[in-house]
Amino acid sequence: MTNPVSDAKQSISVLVSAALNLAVETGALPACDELPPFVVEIPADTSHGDFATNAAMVWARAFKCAPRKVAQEICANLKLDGSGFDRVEIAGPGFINFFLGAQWFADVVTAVLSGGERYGRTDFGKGEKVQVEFVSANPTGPMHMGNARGGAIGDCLAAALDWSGHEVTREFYINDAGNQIEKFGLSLDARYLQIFKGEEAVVFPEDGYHGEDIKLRAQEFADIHGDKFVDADEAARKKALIDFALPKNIEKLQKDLESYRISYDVWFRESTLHPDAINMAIKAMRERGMIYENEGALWYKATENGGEKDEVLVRANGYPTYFAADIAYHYNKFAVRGFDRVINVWGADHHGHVARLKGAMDAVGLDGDKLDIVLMQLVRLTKDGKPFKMSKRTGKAVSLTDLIDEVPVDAARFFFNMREPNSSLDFDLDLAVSESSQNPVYYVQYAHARICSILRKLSEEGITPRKCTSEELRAINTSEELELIRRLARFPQEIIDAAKNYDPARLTKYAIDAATDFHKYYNACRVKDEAEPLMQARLNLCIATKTVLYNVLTLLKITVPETM
RNA sequence: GCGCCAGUAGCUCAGCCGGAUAGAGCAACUGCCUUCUAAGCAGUAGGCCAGGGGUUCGAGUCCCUUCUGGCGCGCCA
Repeated sequence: MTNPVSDAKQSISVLVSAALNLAVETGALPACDELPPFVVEIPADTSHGDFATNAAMVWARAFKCAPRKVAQEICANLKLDGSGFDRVEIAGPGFINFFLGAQWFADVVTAVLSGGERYGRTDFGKGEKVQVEFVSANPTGPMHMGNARGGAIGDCLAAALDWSGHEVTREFYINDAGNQIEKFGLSLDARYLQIFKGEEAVVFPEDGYHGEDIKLRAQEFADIHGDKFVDADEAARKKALIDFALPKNIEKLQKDLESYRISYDVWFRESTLHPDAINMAIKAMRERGMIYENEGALWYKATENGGEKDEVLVRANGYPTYFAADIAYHYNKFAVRGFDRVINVWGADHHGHVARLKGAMDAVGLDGDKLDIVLMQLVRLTKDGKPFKMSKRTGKAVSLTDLIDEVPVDAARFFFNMREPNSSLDFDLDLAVSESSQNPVYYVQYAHARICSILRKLSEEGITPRKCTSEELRAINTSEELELIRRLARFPQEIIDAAKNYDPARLTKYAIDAATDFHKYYNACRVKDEAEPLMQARLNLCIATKTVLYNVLTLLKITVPETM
């Protein structure tokens, strides 16, 4: 549960506040009622210290005193004994830079080693019950690249939340009801009839699903039942087709996601909301005066919750809209299942739905602010240097299955998490397929394999790692070593930041940075053949690095090879 | 037309509630393997942070505006 970065920042805050009080007491600085908050940050350049604070600069105005002068008074009153910091210096316009002592670095290595597979975990979230709903692809066809990205992002975001002390539920919402299932049935029906009557004789519905998978399902159905449904009642035929194809499609979704290393805690079926839960949600809205009727349809006064226009909940034909079901679904998440917070990962093309759904939560008497939507820009797929259009309708979509047939799951999961969700992603199929060895994921895995190799080589010589004393660990002092240890120290906070900002891309970036720091260390320092105490200290650092690389890759559900 | 998101090196992107000299990878060029994995490391080169205003000690970061690109504005989901 250690978090060296957060601890150090906290400690500096306390030190600076104490120094401020002392300076005011002695009259070195004037007393002020309200002082603006200061920040402690990690400077980009380590020559500016391990940590730095802008306290003197933000306080300068209140004290009517030059920033550097304020900094001098603060520093004069700092009590660094036992703080882990060796020294401070005043720099630039008035920064106070803090330099860590050797003991701190030794302690980080010890903390990583004793944390082991749990190093990186914190209780930051304090057990908050958070649900992450992601992918939720329509079971009417195969998953596309957007689903693939959403899967990688959602799963890793959920992992970051888990590691940072939240109680996480991963959920998939199965749209197994409503209009799209109706269209699914019509499409299957047309394909089925086409098998026996010919393609020209049966008109395929304009807005139907044109994918090959529909033809395939119709054919499978025909293989079993022959033409006995051709002359049957249309409704009965459609129902038979849906009852046959839908479970197969859902099973395929589950299988595909499993091979993509995503396992859900809950598979929630939209059909279970019809009609009771939907009616209950509408009732809740009606009781708050948010419902009215017009032209035979039931409307929700969305304009009263910030919407641009009112929304239909029940169509004139009596069928509820997708929106009505979605309100009922989210009502269920909060009111029935009691999640403290709900995060949905959606494609950016759904952004118009965000404010609407949040507003609707308020309309049913819940709190829309507890619903967060991670909008994910869609994936731009390219092949041969040209855009490769993906569409369920054209039937030429590159599906998630196609993708992981060609690209290793490791690479796909890592690649989709290399950019923050709200930034569009170019996925070069050729690069991912043919030059996968250039993928950064291998760079990270290679660092781990290198460490394992060192351990193997030493083991062949009968050398086994042992616990080092603080004294021995303090002998680690080259700039490459200290840089690496700083990186290891940041891991828990990186996970927290990824969870806080809903941005798992921070973790792939961290993994790359950690690998870089190790590769630099590897080139600068030898482990084998050094004097025993130093060799063991470096071995400890190697194992600590291995631990962090293992943890970050495991969190991302990427394999951690021992040889490459 | 209105709304959301974006615009940083040739390409793809980082840049941590405003901080110090704007970073990394790929591509280009130059070096480093008889010693723990060269899938690596070191170095060179590459910039009007889209343009213009403003806020302040200080702006890639905040505000206004213009331009460019992506997406959305259904009794679709």
